[in-house]
Amino acid sequence: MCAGPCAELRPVGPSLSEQSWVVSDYDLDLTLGCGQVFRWRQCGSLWIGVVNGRWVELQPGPTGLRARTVPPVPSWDWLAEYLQVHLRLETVLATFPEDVRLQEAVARWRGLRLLRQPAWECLASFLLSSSKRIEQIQQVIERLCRQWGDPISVPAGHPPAWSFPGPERLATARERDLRRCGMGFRASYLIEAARAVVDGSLDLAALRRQPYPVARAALLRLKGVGPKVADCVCLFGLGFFEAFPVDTWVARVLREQYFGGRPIAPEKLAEFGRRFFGPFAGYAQQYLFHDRRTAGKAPLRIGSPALDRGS
DNA sequence: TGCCAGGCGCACA
DNA sequence: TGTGCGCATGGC
Repeated sequence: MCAGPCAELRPVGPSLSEQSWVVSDYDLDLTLGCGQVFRWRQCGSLWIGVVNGRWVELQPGPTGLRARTVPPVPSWDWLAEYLQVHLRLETVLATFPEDVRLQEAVARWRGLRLLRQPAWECLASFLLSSSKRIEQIQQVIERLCRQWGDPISVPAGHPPAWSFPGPERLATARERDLRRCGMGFRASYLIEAARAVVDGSLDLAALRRQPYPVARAALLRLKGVGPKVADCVCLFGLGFFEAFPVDTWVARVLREQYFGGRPIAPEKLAEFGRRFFGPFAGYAQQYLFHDRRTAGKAPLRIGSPALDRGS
């Protein structure tokens, strides 16, 4: 939520470019607030963030989504891709197994979508995420962008905003300077990853065209990238829907619900997740993650299509 | 003050 | 191959 009075931040309409998409089963609040992405701020019914170095305002509507940004905007493909507006959620849900635990989570949080984040931003963000709370990750990334990103155009009356710093910028940064953002021991990981991208030993764009195990293995070669971070990048940044990140919350729910509380190793849980939940296991993971993390905060939506399918 | 967080690397058994 | 600990930081 934004800190200031939202009414004062409303942009001057005619100066902004606007685009709408008709899309169903899309809950913007859930999608931007579920912990898969760290740079969006809610301001009433609006969400304000930065995508591909552009200031963006999003608003949910009765038939879909509306977006506004600072012109010129030759094409909106970049934002459509980011928001994944072309994906029918029903197609995803139809692949899920008849599993009570998952169907309950879907019923509670239907409309939660996965974004397709810029790969470098996704990798850098999740490198900084280890052993931190989501709120702390947001703070660190905000400081990182303020200090190392470039100022971008924002509408009149809005606070300044910065792009996410590219690998070229961070590859030459000093560790002690990065640590001032509050990232601690993760600073060296970030610098090494940036250097790998810059020197070409890690080609993130090429990884999109590789099979999931190949892309995952390439990410695992980076210092500071373990199975969980690699799967987050595969899922949120590279578009591998079969990736199944196992963090503390997902491990907890899997052990509780599927293994009788036994201490199964995270890698075994990831294998189970990919096999049991199918080609969109990553989507299932995000529903289980959000459901477990917000346990007890939302009632089941009685009559939800997910439950009506019978499970 | 202690615990824990969208983990990971490393030493050791 | 599995286990335990240290690593920075900040909120509760």
